[in-house]
Amino acid sequence: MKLSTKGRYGLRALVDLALNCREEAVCIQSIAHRQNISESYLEQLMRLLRKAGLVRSVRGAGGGYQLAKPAENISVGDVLRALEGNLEAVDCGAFQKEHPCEGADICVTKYVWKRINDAIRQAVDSIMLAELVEESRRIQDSHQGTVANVCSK
Amino acid sequence: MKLSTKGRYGLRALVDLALNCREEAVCIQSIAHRQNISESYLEQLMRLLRKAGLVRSVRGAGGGYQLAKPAENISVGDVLRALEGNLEAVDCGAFQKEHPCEGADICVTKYVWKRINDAIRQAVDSIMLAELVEESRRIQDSHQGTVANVCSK
DNA sequence: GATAAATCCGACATAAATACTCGGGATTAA
DNA sequence: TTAATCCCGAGTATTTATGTCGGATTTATC
Repeated sequence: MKLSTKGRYGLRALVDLALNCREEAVCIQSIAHRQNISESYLEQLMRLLRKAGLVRSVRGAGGGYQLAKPAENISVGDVLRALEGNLEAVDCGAFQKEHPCEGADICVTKYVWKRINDAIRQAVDSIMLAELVEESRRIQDSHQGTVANVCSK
Repeated sequence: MKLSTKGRYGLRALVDLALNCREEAVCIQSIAHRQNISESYLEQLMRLLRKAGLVRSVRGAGGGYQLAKPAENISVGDVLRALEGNLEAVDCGAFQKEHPCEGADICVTKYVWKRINDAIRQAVDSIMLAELVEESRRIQDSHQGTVANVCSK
């Protein structure tokens, strides 16, 4: 019942990207360095984010990544789902029409799983990347000159 | 980001126990059979539930398990935490006084983790075992004579 | 055109967690 | 005494998580 490093690192990386992008693309190396994440691993994560259409890449020297759309339009849920797959705590098909789980009609725990899944979805979809970026800028301003943004979670 | 079989099976087992207990204790074999869970695995799960004080055991022939307190006083959160450990999606100590995570003061993802953790906690702690039992009885009444309560999730 | 800086891609490696299984000991009703 | 139970720790197979690596491709710059 834990978010993996993909989700944790990936979200931090995307906040970092949003924070450090001006016109040019931001390269993996610089994000990896600031966020203390291995370059090759981060490469994988960016691949996932690109496939999900959240960032676009610029190849070749001087290349890197940019947000594919404004941070206002990217939810934390978008990011985490791109990295982790669906965020359901239990993949219970009881409420789908396609392939409902065997015995779903006499199962009561499905109500529990649904409540948990809904709660998670509501939480992650109601936070936009832009809010994190904004908050991050506020914090950076008040910590002028302090150490880089490193957090293991 | 998935609940393991411990949580899933264990909650079903506990609903089953609550549903099938009269005066006597209910043995693992019967729960395992009705719920289609391996006996030896279920034994492990019941051990965890007992250590958490949610069930009590009666040893010897004719023994088994009983709820240690009324189903009204057992939340789904109690059950899942007994089986899975804490249910935090991210073990981020940023909001604790003890051992706060390095760099917590300049970390923004901590707000995300907190919202997710709170959402999960709220969801699981607001559902009581008694509600599941009640709902289960209602369903069983309307499915008179149908197959046993088997669901893989 | 050569070079260097980047992304891109798939495959591999290791470690950790999950999901069980098993054998034997302890307790107790009949 | 026997059989039905729970109790407990250890072991095992499988899957998932967490990276690493080598090389291909693209592109700005000299």
